[in-house]
Amino acid sequence: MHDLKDIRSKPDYYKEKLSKRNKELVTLLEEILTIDQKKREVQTKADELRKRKNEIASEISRSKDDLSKTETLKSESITIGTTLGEIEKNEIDLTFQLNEKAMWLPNVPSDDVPFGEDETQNKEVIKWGNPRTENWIKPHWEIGAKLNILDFERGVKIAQSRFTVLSGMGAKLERALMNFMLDHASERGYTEIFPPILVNKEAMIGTGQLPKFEGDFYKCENELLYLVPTAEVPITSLHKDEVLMLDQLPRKYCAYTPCFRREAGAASKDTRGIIRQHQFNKIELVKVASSETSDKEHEELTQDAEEILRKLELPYRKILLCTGDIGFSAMKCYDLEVWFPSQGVYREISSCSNFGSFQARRINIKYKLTQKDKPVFVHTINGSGLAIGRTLAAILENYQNEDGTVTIPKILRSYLKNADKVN
RNA sequence: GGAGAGGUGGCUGAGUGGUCGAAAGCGGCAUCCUGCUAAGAUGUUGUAGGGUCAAAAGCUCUACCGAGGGUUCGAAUCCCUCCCUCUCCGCCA
Repeated sequence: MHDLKDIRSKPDYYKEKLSKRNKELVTLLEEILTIDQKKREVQTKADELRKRKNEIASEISRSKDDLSKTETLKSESITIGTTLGEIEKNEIDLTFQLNEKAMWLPNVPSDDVPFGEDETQNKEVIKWGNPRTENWIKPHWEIGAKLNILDFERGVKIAQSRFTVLSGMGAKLERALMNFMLDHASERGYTEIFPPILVNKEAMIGTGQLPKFEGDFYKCENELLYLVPTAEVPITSLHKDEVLMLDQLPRKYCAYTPCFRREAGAASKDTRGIIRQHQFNKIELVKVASSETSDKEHEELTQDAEEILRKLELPYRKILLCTGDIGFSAMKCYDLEVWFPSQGVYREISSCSNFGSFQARRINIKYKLTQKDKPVFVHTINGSGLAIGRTLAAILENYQNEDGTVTIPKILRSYLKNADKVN
């Protein structure tokens, strides 16, 4: 959500920035400005009428004994009321339209985000590790099934496709990864949170999931609650409607939650394996920062996530997303992609974004320097640290041995009673 | 699930149809005072939107007493619907 006043004062800036994402957004912006203009006119008119009505009401109370005057005033008020009713209907309608449209306006990209139309024009920042290329390496779903740690058939039996059962060392590895990543984040000063996994609609709107992506999420039938698609939603909402003091910033949080996504529209993508599941586990890193430091905090958060891949010794690359590929709410975003030797590709395992004040304006989180300062919106930042299912899949491939066993990454062994191999 | 109570400004808490955006206290801010670990005095003190203005300040208008409707010239106050919180009972991991 943008500040309408700001858009009004420099429409060309917004047009230029938004057109870098998508040219059609310029049309949307122009529509918004037109409606805004009309709405303000109507509001002014309505305010005037309300003012007169208020005047009449107090005149009546002041001269109650003058019956004929009172009657005249009453009828004037009733006449105004009729006109006002029409105008108010219009006002409400325009306000609704305005909000509706403004909700669909994505964030403007930062100046240092490269221009590009789609993911092919993203920019590689760094590449780390030595990717394995042996052609005997099997995809994770084959090795996982063979080792009896990934059970796809039973996942479908219990739920439906894109649900998988982890068993034995699979389940233990998942849990070890969870603990390892949370410990890593805690060491770096993130406060661990275990939030509700069902959230209300306001939280979903606040972080930008709704209204644009309705249909991507699981919604309860009898309550207006959603299963979280990411811990970003509850964690960023922790400070909803709060004013924080500058010296309390940045706030750093980490959280484990399962994540639920309907993956509508991903019908033929990643149908095998555990890359794209309806339910997956993830550790999320979230920061609430001041506008002065958000850029630095974003870089550091990304590095905190990268460090996990380095500790696990998984080859990865860091991508700076271009204007056409950046997420709806983000102004700048790095993706971390881990190497999958069986397919010979890097796949996204973390997405670290700076949202500027975009989410904060929706959620209403502000900060101020001292008690007498006027509060301003915070900046929010988040990133996966990391998606656990994909990390497990990456381990099964990158740590695979020719005899069909999988070596356990050194950093995880202390979480697994020093086991060094899955066989 | 059953029974009851309640939702008012940063907080506590008055206010049951007319200068109520809302008493009072606390807190915050500003100034003053006093040499004694701190207190006192006075003033000030919400949010959002609009208009005016080059802009800021200022001035001004409107809205907001859980949300949405209704009654009325006029609603924090009356009526209806919904949401939420708390207490007790029951049930349950």
